[in-house]
Amino acid sequence: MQTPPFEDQPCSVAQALGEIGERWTLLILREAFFGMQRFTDFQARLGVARNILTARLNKLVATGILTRNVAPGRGNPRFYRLTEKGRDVLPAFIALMQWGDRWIAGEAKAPVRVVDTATGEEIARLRVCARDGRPLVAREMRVVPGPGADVSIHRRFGATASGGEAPEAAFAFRRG
Amino acid sequence: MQTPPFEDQPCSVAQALGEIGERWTLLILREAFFGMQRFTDFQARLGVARNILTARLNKLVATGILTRNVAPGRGNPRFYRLTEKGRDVLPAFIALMQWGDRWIAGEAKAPVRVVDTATGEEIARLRVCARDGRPLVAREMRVVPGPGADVSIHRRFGATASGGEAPEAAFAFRRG
DNA sequence: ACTTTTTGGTTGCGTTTCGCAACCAATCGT
DNA sequence: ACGATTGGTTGCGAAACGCAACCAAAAAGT
Repeated sequence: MQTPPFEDQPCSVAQALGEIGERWTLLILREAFFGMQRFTDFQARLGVARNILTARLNKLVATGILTRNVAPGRGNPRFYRLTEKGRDVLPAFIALMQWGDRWIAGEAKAPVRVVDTATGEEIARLRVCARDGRPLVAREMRVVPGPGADVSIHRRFGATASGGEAPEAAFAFRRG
Repeated sequence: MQTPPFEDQPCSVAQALGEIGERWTLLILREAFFGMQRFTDFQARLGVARNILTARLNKLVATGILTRNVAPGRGNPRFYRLTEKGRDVLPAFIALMQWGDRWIAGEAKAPVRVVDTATGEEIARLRVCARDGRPLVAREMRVVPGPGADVSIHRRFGATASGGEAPEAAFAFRRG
């Protein structure tokens, strides 16, 4: 899923998709979140073709999202485990799950619930918040160049000092 | 990116990926978040092939993530706009962006920052929290069957009343 | 030692999707 | 009427995917 373009876009979402956006990859990580570690387990749970699974696992190891360890045993089974980088996909994963629950399955028909072990209550919906914890709606956010912004980003999102506001206010969804 | 399998999995992430997991789709939504509305704008910003863009936009309209409106003007320009369902992708989008910022670009080299317009401060990192707002780490969460769980989900995540715990505690990352 | 099983692949091949460039139709401005 | 603009569609070669068969290493079984 990455022939030439869009890996090199100055956008962390594009780069994230380059690492975990291919078909099956996020579902492999789902199984890893659920405790699966072995090639055979992933294959049986997902029904993914073996050559594809091999390619995905190799890439996930190469990008530092999983580690591979060989253990003694019948055919030297490999154990794939999440790294810190891999575990940190969880918020994005859960955000996606909550979106699917809400807009596809319907919340009343969610296949699984993630609950707080301490209370048994379902976890909260992930929200975008200010640093002080205030929930924010899209209209209250703005996109500005970051420390790694290139010229194109500055042109697009930079404070247009020379007269006027940015042409398109990011995250300010207009309705009419 | 959806020949036969994995759309029908009883998993909201799988279903979400079926709608927005194809190549380019999330980047089209990015441009929509940034205010783009027209076919030509998406095409120019992304560099995506026109036939692909057409297919993606049609699907996004069909799944209720975008709306298409024709306006008077030179060639009857179409305006693609986010629906509520589409706007609600933003948390997942930002979670993915923050992951990319942290683990690929490096936080000191993030291409863009999303700031709270009121304070100018960067927004908080998205976290998984309990309903009372307590931040949760993976070890403190558990996956249990939801209201729409089928037999396979119950077998996998159901409380094993008949002796013993669930064989693999989801989200309890083991290290050794 | 020899065979069998398990594990985790690899290889070939047909199908689908992607990417590119050329072509096209409707509409509005002039 | 004419030409520019918009938003496509079509055809074709390249890449990715999906399936099934084949394979090699290593440990268990005998």
